[in-house]
Amino acid sequence: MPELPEVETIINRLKTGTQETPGVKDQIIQSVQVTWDQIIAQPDVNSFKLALEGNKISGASRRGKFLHFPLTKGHLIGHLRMSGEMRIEPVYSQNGNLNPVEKYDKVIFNFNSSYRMVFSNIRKFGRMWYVEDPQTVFGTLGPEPFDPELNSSVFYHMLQSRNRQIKSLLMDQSFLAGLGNIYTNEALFRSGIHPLRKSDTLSRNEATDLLHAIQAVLRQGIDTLGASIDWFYRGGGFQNEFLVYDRSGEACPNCGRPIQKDTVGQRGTYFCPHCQPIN
DNA sequence: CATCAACCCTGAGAGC
DNA sequence: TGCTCTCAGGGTTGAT
Repeated sequence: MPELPEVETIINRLKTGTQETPGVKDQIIQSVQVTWDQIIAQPDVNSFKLALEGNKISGASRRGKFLHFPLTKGHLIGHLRMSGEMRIEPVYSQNGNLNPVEKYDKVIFNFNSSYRMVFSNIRKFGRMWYVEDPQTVFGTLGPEPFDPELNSSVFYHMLQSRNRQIKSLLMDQSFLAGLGNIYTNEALFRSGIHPLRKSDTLSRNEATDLLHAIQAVLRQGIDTLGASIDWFYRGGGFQNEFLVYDRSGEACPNCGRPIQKDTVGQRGTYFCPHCQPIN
């Protein structure tokens, strides 16, 4: 994580601003500072700065787990990966001193207002792009979980067309965009499906239940402003509503038997062997 | 096509 | 208190 609900929360805040800070819309980028070159995925750092300086941000939206900022010319795209945040803050404190760049701040966009947008990333896994066409980054992504065209019939056929462990498939962004480990574990539990089931063995009813569980758990995450299980993102409440994630050995909220933890696709996987039978 | 290991990184938490 | 060790996480890459 951050997964879809956390990114959605961040985007919403960037769009509307806060009591202390404005939103990003119509902010003009005056200068760009990069403190860790590898954060810039495309193009090279100098071209990235050159393309952005003087450019105006025309909005903010989310695609999968990506942050998308359309500009007057071209597009700025970011991915927080493990431990990132994107925030807007005043350049100067109230007593007129320059607010220092923090230890983990990797890319700083100085606006020609008195604010700046900061891409912070503890583990340096996050990435940013400047591209003419957003499809060069988004092109391989699967559908959005809330896409109205993604109905249970379409989802069933998507599952039928592959023969993969359902947990790994759901986390594959080219299959479906936005799910990470937390919400995948929760959605599988809530639909009673074992993480190791092969995707093409799910029945139509199971596919329907799974899609609805995915949408419900993501909605719940968005409504609670995301999960704050780590030090990089605070303010969310979904961590209090986990039914299985990070609860190995605890009682299943459904049947009371202990929740089990396994590794599936190199990821910690939490489930109830009784409520999610392998069949 | 599916699976898996390694890699990129840092801080938290456990064990000593 | 402070050291060392393991682990977590999203996504890419390369091997099988």
